[in-house]
Amino acid sequence: MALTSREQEAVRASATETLRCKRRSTLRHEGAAVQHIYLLTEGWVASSMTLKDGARQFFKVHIPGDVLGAPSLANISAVETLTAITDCTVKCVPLSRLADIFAEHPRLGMSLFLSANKERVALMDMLAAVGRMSAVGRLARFLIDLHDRLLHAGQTEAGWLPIPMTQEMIADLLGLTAVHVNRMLHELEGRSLLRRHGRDFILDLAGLRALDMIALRTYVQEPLWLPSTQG
Amino acid sequence: MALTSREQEAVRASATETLRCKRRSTLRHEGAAVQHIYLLTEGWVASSMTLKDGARQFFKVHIPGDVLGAPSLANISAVETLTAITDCTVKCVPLSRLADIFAEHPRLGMSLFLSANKERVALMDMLAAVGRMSAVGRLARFLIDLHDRLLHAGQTEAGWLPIPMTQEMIADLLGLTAVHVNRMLHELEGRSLLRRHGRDFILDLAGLRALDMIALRTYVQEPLWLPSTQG
DNA sequence: CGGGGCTTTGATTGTAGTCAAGAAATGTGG
DNA sequence: CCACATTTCTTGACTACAATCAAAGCCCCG
Repeated sequence: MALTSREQEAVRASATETLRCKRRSTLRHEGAAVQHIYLLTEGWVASSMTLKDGARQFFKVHIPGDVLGAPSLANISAVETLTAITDCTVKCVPLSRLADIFAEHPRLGMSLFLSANKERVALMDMLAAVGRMSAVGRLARFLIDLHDRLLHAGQTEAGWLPIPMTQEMIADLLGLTAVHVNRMLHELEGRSLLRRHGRDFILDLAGLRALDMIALRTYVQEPLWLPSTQG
Repeated sequence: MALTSREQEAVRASATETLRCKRRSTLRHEGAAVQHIYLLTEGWVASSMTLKDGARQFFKVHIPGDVLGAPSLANISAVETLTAITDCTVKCVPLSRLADIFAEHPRLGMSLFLSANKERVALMDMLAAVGRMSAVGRLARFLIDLHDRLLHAGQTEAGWLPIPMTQEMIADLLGLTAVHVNRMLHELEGRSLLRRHGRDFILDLAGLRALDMIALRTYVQEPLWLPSTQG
């Protein structure tokens, strides 16, 4: 949803610090104290969790514009680890500023609430995919989803998808093993739904989309029930 | 977090309608227009999604006190189906009231935001369980989680868990088949971690908890960064 | 040009899915 | 309250998708 210039200014002002992170470094480790939420401005970051037996589950590949770290807001210690997939830049917003935002910019508060709920839908879709779709299907879905988000953010061209991730990371995102991800990639290539040049992928969008069993999501631009932008 | 009496009053006042639902009836079907969020006051409700191939994935078993339908707030049409597991009662809050809440009761807005984020953590835990835990582990985790939530809500006694669900529903929640859920239930019984009387379960809490690979979550009661209850 | 991480491939295993049928429980109408 | 119909549960036999184990090749990167 569109923000007023006053609201945009409030967002800018709320960040106290800009952090640069090297590829593969950890921005915040699970278990750490929850002190900020982050706004990703450059590069990619993955959020993940490690189980007691050492297994790892990634939740999302975040791209510029995404808010990071919000899920842990109500927790005593952070639930997710934030790892830089590429070199990246984030703005840190201390929790104390959050209360100000809700008090002084109700529409901004609502927009945070709405975006948290969009992320819930993304997690629900992921859960449905991991719980109920085949390995190829999940992989196809991952490629399409990331591609579409990058395209929407103007970070790539249609059909073109660079993935600076190892196959093991993709496996930990989809609930598979690295070996099986490798086989499914070859499977998609065999069906001509995919061509690879190193870690750059060329996608047959329509073909891959046909493998996705989950409905496309459409979001309201400017919810009717919101007070007008004048507010 | 604790609400002021003024805030509690605002919550009460925002519900326009009270709905009663029969067991197995659908409160809201996915694809329907998004017009309300709901407050569950009595009975159990499950949220789920149906894939294009007809497969079903449940996301959560909701108990009294839970907010329903919020994930779809930013969507044009509802993402999740809400199905009554038992006869139940919900209060409907029309979307127009939401803006008022954020404008007039910033702390209430924040509390909605925090609760959405807690639900994100619950979904992340579910995703990690389905993606990275064995079938027995997932089943044990489900039993413990539901038990603990009911206990916390004063709806059951320690070790005692009534589940008015078919094994097929449990399967659709855990990403398994009904047949395999049945086998895993017998497996747990064989290990004396569980006894059953129809759909009432008696749990060996410690034993089941040991099978859960996901960390216990601890939530802040009254976040320090929130303005005081005076506000 | 050497080495470590990443990818690829093959062989084998195992967990969970599928199919099917009978038993038990639940629900319904008389 | 009983008889019948329909779900739901249970069990067995078989299948298959994905995991595991292992080794070789590739490709950056220093």
